[in-house]
Amino acid sequence: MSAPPFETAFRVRDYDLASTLHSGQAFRWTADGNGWSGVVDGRWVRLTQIDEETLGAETWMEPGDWGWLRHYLQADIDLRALVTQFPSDPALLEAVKTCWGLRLLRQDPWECLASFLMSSTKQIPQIRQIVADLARCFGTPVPTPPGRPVWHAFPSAKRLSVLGEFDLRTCRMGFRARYLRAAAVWVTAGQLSLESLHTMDRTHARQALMQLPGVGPKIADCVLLFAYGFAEAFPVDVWILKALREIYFGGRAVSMSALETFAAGHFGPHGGYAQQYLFHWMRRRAGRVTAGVFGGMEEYSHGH
DNA sequence: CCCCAGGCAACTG
DNA sequence: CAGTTGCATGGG
Repeated sequence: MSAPPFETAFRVRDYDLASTLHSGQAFRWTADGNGWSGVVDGRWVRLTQIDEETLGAETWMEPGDWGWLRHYLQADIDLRALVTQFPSDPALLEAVKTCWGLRLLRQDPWECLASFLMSSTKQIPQIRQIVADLARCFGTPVPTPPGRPVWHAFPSAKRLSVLGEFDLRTCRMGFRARYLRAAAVWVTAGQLSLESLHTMDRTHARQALMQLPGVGPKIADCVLLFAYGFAEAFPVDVWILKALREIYFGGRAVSMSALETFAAGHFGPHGGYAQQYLFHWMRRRAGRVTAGVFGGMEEYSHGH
């Protein structure tokens, strides 16, 4: 068996790594030189965008065939084919052009659920801070190259289930501690089987998640989209609410049920991708994030 | 001091 | 039912 460092390269098309890793779907990626460090599948990983057609990856543990990382990155998704299934909609096309290369990741269900339980009335930098504290305090250390900061795996449900709310609150999550503890206990006890959601349809999987205290429609949809790959899931948060109201309802107040009906009918089978583009576009316009490698200058043209 | 944050649950009318 | 309010904590 070979020794670290382990490195590989992924051939990609239309993949903007920076936008993807900072789009508010995953919370642990940290700028590291010309790349980003994080933990995937219990391994420390550093990712770089070598050029528009190549992503670089290095780790310090035996990586096998790298399938775990390819799966996480969803690098085989044909983005150009996917967006041709979007509705012919000026605002959406503008978002797609501006944020071209933005992707959906495929995250671990437990980490995704726990992270989004931390998200209610928190800004993304604060969610990142809570998740980082959780990993540092309760996660298992993972091998990293000498001279680098120590990285920890995200703590398992079993590990968190034995903690009290007081312990969890040391990570500054406030009232969310009760929700996180309940989720950890339920998942550990098998009262909610995260594995079984893979075999359910979206409606039933959503119902199962919403049994958990602290999981409403928005957080459930985030988990369905970011961890289980339900492509139609369309999380409606404050940014998307504002976007849909401005773009499609002339700024008028709209009920949540009306929005859900509209979104399901308008955005089609890849509503989740449409949502991610609208979300990122709104945040970029508000100056919360900056443009990625394609800089919004791509020659993207729509198929209609 | 104010207000708000990738929401949700509990409480009103 | 729909609409409002409290919630921990941090930052502008």
